[in-house]
Amino acid sequence: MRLSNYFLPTLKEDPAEAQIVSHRLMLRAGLVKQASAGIYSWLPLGLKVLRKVEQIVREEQDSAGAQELLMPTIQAAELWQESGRYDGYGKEMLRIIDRHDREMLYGPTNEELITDIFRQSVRSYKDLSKILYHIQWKFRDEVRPRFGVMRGREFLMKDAYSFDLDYESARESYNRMFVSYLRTFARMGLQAIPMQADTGPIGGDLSHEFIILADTGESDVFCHKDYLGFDALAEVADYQGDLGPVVNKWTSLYAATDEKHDPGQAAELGDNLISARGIEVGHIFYFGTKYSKAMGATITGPEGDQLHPEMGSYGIGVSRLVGAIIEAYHDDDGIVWPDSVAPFSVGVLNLRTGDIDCDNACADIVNKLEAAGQDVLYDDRDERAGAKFATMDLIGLPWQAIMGPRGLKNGVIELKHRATGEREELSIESALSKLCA
RNA sequence: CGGGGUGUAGCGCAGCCUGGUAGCGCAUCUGCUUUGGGAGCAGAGGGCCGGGAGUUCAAAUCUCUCCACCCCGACCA
Repeated sequence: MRLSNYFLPTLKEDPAEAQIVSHRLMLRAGLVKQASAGIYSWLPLGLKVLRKVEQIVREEQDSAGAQELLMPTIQAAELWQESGRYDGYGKEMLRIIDRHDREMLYGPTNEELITDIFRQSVRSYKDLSKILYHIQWKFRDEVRPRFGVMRGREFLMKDAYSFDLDYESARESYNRMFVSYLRTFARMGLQAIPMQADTGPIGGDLSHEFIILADTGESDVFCHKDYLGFDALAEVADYQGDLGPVVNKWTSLYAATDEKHDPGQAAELGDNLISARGIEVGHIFYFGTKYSKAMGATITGPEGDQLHPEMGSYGIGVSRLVGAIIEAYHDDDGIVWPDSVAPFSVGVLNLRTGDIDCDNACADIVNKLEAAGQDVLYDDRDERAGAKFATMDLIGLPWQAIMGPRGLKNGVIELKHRATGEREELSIESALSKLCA
């Protein structure tokens, strides 16, 4: 992609409304644009990142045996009246009246809809267990949206729902999601800590929040410091096998959100206790038959009896993750994307656009990189070198190939690694092989 | 929902107290010079001063009102 032709409206100065670093950088790097309070447009560069995050979530859901579907954003009020939540949910739910005076709503979550789909389609215990998920926009009319995409009113969420015959089987579904969450966040470079959590209005008695420690987090959290050394990707994720040991390991140490915090128990940790702020990036619940009972979802069991399936629900804030990743990966110059979610893998900087040799050398390396499957952003703008360095640092691509007449005269270009700041001069060939490694 | 604050050019802001032809920096456009860390000079374009109502000879400025946005708290899959 040529930057001269790319829609990338970056800002030199900090927008006044953005208080936390991820919000500032998302606006400055041209990732998003605010449409109303808590509602954002995703611009091309931001959308690329959002899609990458989404894809990692999808791959890990699929590996764990969950199946993707897509439910609508707009739902009929009847289902919510059935579950009893239509009145209970309050003003956070955006209610809509259609032309036939029928009450509709913009879904804040999808338990009712998925339970309706399930009850109409599944009759036998032989069809269980099932985990269904979708990645869809949600709307919650928050009293006070803030921090950019971290607490938006409209946000992209992955929500999964499990249906099982009995408690033991439901626990296995819970464990699958638990492990897949560990892997999902780790693949994005995030150290997410599963913490005992309150179940809130969803109900149920088993719940974990996945928390990223960050000063700008909205929750007060407490955990054993050894969690910081845990490596989720080192865990073998064989979803056919027993996941109990992995879950046990990750829940063996103290970790709790504010609501579940037990000061007495925490005090026993002594110096090992971390008391910090955290960003909630995922939340999983087991809630038994709460919805299947309320909505009359039944299946025929092995004995021919009618049973309500045991359910759980599992959410990941996809759009929030983009902000959370930036909170974890940035420096004074801008964003520092982890490779797995970077919008482009390499930025090529032409330091002297208009110089034939320089233009040709850049075009050549861009072609070769793209032929090798790299996603390249080529800064061919008619700008001075300084502006190109600043832009590239701001948008945080993992690698910068810096090409100017000075180096090319000697047959070398400069490779800069954004995360470490290390630069080295290499021949074009060695630079190519390093970037494509 | 309680408390506080801000709306003036695409972005960041001054002007408001004390009413009198709307300004600065960046960005944009043109020209020349420059060219390895957000260039210099010269010129140009761009504003219902958030909306409405009022006071006044005269309102960005004073009054009332509505709206939007931000911050603190409460709330929050």
